Amino acid sequence: MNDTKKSVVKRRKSADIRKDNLQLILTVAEQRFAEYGYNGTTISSIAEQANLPKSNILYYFKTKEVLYKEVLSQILKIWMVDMEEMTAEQHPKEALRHYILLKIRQSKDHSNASRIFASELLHGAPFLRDKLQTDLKIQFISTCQVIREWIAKQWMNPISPEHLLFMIWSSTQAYADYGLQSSILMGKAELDDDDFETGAELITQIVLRGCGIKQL
Amino acid sequence: MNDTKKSVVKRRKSADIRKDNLQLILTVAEQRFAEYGYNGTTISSIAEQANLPKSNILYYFKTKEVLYKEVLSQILKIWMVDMEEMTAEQHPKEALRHYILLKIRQSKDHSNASRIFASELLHGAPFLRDKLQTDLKIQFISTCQVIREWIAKQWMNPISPEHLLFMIWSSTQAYADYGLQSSILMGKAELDDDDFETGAELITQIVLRGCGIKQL
DNA sequence: CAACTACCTGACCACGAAGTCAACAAGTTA
DNA sequence: TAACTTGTTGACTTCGTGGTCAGGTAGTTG
Repeated sequence: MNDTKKSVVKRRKSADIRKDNLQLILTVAEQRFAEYGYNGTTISSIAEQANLPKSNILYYFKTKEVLYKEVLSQILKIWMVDMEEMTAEQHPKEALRHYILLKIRQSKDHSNASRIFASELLHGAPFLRDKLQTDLKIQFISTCQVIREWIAKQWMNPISPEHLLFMIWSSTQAYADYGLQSSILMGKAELDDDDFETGAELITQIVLRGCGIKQL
Repeated sequence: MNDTKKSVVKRRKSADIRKDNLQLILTVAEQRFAEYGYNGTTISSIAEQANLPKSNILYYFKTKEVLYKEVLSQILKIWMVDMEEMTAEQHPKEALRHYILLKIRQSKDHSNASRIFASELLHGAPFLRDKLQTDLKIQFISTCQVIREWIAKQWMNPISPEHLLFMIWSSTQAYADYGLQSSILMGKAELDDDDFETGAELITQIVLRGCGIKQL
């Protein structure tokens, strides 16, 4: 038993080494980029936190920019995936409630990714612009259409789907972006599970009522 | 006429020179910091855009950090000022509507300041933490109290004042922070006045209805 | 086990950015 | 106008950072 484990640890296959190191570097890089932004993050600091020499980072990722883009590329997927679930057949009561919950969870569980995404947008999305214009836009238009159908079915009041989505995005996203501010104002070290839950519940209530969606 | 103007231009008093240059530098710096963040902004680039030699910037602001803090110090004030207007005597219908409108206007008219503020929070508020813990927190608590009194008077449903404020902040703030994303998704170069107005109206409607505040 | 490939890393380089400085110019004041 | 303060600037220094490279070691494969 012990032997097997030891040999596994000591003699790793090249493929494993590669996989592990890539993963490690990406994880650490995500943390640093979220905390300090692209320009505020040095390769050395990533190396240090990953316990690898700087050259090793550069061995796996030719440049800092390549590494950053790699980190980013996962993020948009995460960010978009929940939106697909909403369909015109569902009742907005369930669909929106569910979506808001997922979004808040994302802010909690993928806080770093969320913050990198936010920072990217804040500074003009230099690396993400193309993807926004294509992938996200398609999804956005389609989801707006879903909301329009809900309105047509009189399941909710006639309001701008675009601005409604912006409102849901920003208020859920805030639990990642401004979590620190919130916790400071509420006098705690950081937001706890209850805060995320209360937030989700409040946003859901306000959005549903606000859109004139019957609740029972 | 021409003479007077010329002499004014040619022979400026020291005090004026100082005031003008400080203002110019601060304005340009705000733009750059908003666009590229603290680390992404170089003194040279500020100098270039202000049409001044780099040394001249350093003459007025000893270090980059001093300059940045100076820019920041104005921002929190701007950010807080509108909150003070809400009082327990006002009806939330008017008070919240007014507040949301002001906040959206702020996102439009002080977009750079808003974005710097957001970026600062996103990265852990290294320079702003103290002020948050004191000034903003006091105002925050007091405004939460106002909302609690509205609830006591049954002018609105019982909901968490803290999370309600977070929601209003984030959804209005978004028109500055994520204005670019929004415009891309809506297929325009940038948000126009109508978008800001529609946004303000939608947020107001949803918040008022969502809080169970009678409208008429 | 030999030849090969993939992984690893310290030493090094080039560059750009923050900040200093000394000399000068322009306004101020007695 | 002389002495002084305030503003202006290019040349320079220092330092951190991204990125290269050559020479290694560890796994792989015939």
